[in-house]
Amino acid sequence: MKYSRQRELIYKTVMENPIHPSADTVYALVRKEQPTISLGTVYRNLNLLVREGMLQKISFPNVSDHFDGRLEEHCHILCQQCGRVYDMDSPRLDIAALQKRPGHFRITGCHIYFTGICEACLKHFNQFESEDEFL
Amino acid sequence: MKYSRQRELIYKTVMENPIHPSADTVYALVRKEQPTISLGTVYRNLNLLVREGMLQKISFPNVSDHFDGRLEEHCHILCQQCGRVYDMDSPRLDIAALQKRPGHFRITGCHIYFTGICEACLKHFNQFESEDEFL
DNA sequence: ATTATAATAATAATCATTATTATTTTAAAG
DNA sequence: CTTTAAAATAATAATGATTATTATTATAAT
Repeated sequence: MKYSRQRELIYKTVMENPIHPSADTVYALVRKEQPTISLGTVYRNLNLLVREGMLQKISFPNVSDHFDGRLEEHCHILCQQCGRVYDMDSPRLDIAALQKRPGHFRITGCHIYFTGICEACLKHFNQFESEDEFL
Repeated sequence: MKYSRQRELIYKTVMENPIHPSADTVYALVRKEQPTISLGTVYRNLNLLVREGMLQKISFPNVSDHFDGRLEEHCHILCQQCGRVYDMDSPRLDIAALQKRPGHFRITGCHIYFTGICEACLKHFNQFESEDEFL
């Protein structure tokens, strides 16, 4: 893997942001420092970094994927009002004790997603804000 | 909500299939009984049934959404080999005890997704099969 | 400095999903 | 039974997110 300024910026952007940005948001943020970067480069590098195990990809229904630089086991919660994704500490899960359905599965990952309304949105004044506020 | 043969077929198809079919798979299955049905009708009705609480939508990274007619709390596991989605019984989760991150969240849902390799794929002979086998 | 490799920007293409619209079904009222 | 209004459909176009292509540029090893 050869160095590139673009990849470094993309990685730094995801690591330093608390919002688990979507590819689009990463694009908007990185463009401030590197206005010529292209969206394809953002997608390619995000996926590359996920494949290399340096980031993880988060999928919720009906919203585009988000990216997270925190690698330890933890969960995420999507605010249904503003669409932001937050971290949550993991509940204790006894995976060994899980009853599996169709025979034997080799489990390779566990992802716990919550949905809800975040504190900001509960506080009535920010009903319709979104990730954009972080740009 | 007015009756339609198409919606009944779509609903029956999801309910009777153990594979949590994607919209595309529902389309292929329903077309056998109603060859003139259109893909838009399938999407519209699946989403309608989700909104009405009769089905749930399942999202994993990198694969299209799947639909499930089983409504009680349970988890899902995606086979990374064949792409099928299976049911799993829920591990016990003490949601009340969860430490929340940014202040107070109103939690409205919890979705636990596993990834792994299913029994069929572990048995070496079906490395590359997919949902299509169920059509 | 030269050169092979990998990465990029720009753009086109794809895939999943949603919207539009003219036509057909449904079901309720006369 | 017809008539009629509302809702649903099929067909198709449009959108949005993501991936692929390609010619050019940057990286890093020789």
